[in-house]
Amino acid sequence: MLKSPPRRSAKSTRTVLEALQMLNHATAPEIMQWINQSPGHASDRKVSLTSVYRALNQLVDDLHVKPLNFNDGQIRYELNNQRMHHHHLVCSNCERIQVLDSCPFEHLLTQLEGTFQVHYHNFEVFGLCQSCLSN
Amino acid sequence: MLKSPPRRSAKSTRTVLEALQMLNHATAPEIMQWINQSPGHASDRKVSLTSVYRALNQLVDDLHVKPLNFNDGQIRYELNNQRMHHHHLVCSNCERIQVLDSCPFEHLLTQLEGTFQVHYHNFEVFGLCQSCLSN
DNA sequence: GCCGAAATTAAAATCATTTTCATTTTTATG
DNA sequence: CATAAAAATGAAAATGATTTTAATTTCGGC
Repeated sequence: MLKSPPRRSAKSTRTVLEALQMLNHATAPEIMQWINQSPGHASDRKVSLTSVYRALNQLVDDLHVKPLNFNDGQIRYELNNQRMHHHHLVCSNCERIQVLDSCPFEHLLTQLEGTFQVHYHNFEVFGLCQSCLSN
Repeated sequence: MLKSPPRRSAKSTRTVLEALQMLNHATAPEIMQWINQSPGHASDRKVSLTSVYRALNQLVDDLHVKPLNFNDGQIRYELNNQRMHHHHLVCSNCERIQVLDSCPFEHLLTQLEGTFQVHYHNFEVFGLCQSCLSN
């Protein structure tokens, strides 16, 4: 018979996914904090930063999560989810993030067909936000 | 009289720019190597990695260069140049890069006008390339 | 040639992320 | 339930890219 596929779905992985449903473009430490502070679920929580990193790598490999880069020296993570697909405007001055609902990618999908199997894509715009422009 | 503007345009900065005209999506160490090996210009070359990093930060601040991220743990750099504008397809398996000449950004520019002053944008597509799909 | 500002560098520091490894938890099975 | 093997976990150490520091060198103008 076939080797049963390695089953893998650690508790920490599920908890990190849970966190990512609440957090936008979060870093690993932020995710850990959210998990460990998250009241209500009380004591069976608490995860180490190591586990969070491990879970995130797993989730990225499995294409459930995608890493983002805002050029701030940290990796940020977000659900790789068609339903809530969006992109980011990153202000170089105040570092505030604006969410961009439109996705310029649709047009390309068809062009790429057969050439490249897309797992995820990142589109980040860097510049100055309105409020930094006026001040 | 007016203070003469700080003159700043170190040799290393110019040399790094020169290197970036030859190299695509290069890392700082790669740029240093290119500079220091570059024959012909012989002995007045040789730059330290420190200088390369400093020059790159300068150039990014001045919007002459933009940092790229291929999710490989290093920052890569490229000229921020309208004339040779392009994007990247990054294969998660073989890590080879394909250049994507079309830019899906044009449509958005108009939408953003007045909202956000764009300095540069990154658009990277991650997935599997043709050859990794067939093998 | 001398002076001071700016540029350069080597070495040390930083800091996010990964690895190691010993321990604990979960799972499969009798 | 008992048990053993496998997987998950976390603390501490290691890694590695980038930045900072502090000391030295280069260079333009006098």
